[in-house]
Amino acid sequence: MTPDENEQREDAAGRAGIENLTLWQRVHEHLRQEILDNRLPPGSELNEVALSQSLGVSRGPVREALGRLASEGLVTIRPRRGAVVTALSAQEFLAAYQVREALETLAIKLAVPRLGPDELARLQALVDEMVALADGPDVDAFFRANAAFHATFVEASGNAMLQETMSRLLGQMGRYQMRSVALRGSLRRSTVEHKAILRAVRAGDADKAARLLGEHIRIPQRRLESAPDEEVVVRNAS
Amino acid sequence: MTPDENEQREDAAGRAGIENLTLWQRVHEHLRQEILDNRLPPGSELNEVALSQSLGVSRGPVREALGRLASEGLVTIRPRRGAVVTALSAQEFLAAYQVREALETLAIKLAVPRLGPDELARLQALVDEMVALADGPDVDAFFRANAAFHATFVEASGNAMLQETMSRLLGQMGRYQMRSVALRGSLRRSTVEHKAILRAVRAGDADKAARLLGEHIRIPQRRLESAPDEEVVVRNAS
DNA sequence: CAACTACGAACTGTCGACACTTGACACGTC
DNA sequence: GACGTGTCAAGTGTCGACAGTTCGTAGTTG
Repeated sequence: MTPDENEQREDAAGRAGIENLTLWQRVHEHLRQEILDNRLPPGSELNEVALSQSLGVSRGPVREALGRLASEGLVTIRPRRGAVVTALSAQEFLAAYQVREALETLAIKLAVPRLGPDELARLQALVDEMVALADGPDVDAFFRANAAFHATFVEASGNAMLQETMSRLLGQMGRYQMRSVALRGSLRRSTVEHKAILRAVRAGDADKAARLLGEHIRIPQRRLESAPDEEVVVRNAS
Repeated sequence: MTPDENEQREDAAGRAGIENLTLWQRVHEHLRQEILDNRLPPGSELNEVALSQSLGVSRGPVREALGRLASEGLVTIRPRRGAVVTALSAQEFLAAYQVREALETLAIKLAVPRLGPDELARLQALVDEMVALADGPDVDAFFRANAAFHATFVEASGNAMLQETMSRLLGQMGRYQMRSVALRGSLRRSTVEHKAILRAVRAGDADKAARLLGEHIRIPQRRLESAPDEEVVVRNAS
């Protein structure tokens, strides 16, 4: 009502810095994080007026942000019926894994000849970190290191289109994670594979690295094929 | 792809109904076609008010449509400075080709075991059509048949995520085409490769088909690498 | 004559309001 | 009691308007 108030709200994820982002960009980022952190689990209905009131903006930016999220695949807009956080079926998730394998093997092939000492050191550090975390309680930290390991190749590929495509894909996949199925053993096995991949990378054998990476990615994929739908669950249910 | 108008709905439910499209969806489709047909060449500045007046709608739907186009990569929005039709540099185009190769080889690997008599007949018909068109004047028809040939594998892959990713990629690449560099000879050579691919597909040899397809896609890629930037030109520049 | 500054036009970002569609509930009929 | 119809609230789709910013231009000054 009163247009004079121009409050700068500090959200939980509020980072410092006077970013010159437009309003709908901030709303977009906010909702994106909420979805990726599973505070808005798949299936949640997103009400425009409720969101705009909750965020202290008008419906315009909210609408625009929802539109962007929709074309990123994070929400689904049913015309005149509102937006819903997209839920991936087990089948779609498996399909995404296949695409991911193709993209990541391409990434590592492109990246191997371009990796410098810095990147190699970073990869080694991440592998060491995962080794240390594999037996610990902080599974989330392990996943972060794992994601960073994989992301390094994509970034080093020097292919912007690949980076963007992967980013979009991971945005849709990142919210899900396999549970139950013997996570611990899987983690340790994962580190062994990471070591082998890094060895091939150091040797400059791009094809071997790509083959190893492909098999590495195919493991949860295979497990998924033989698992019922219920095995695909959200990660941070908190 | 039939050049029909805005009567398509991207609903997976696939119920053919009355055109219940919202305004911004029609604007989105319209602009998308304008860009893909190169009536809005890369670099064109898109003025919101001009567009809204030209299309007879208010700025709201136009804005929303531009937002969607932006996250599809077809236009770039410079904050507070308006939207521009995205222009791909030769380098970015090459990067896109690499991604395309990875995705299409995945597609054909997935598709080969799933192809039925109908699809095989369709592929054969398209190859025949390309053979007939290779020496003719209608280069555009050849490109359409070629695109349909490649699209068949993606559709038959049964992987929705792959279809969507490819569609997005082609949306960005489709506007460009190589010119000048001995198009005619290239066309005939292309048909030979298509025949070889189809032969491997018929034999059920998915790996061989994928290898051939990869090499097939890599040819313009290689030519692009050794060509100056000016070789990447818009297709329907008329 | 060049460069810096100030002004103005044009355009985007944002807002509040109105119209239409959708789904649900209650009422009446067979 | 089940089914069809009419009404109502909720919510999205769309619009016009205002404000802030950016770019271009003219004027001034060294």
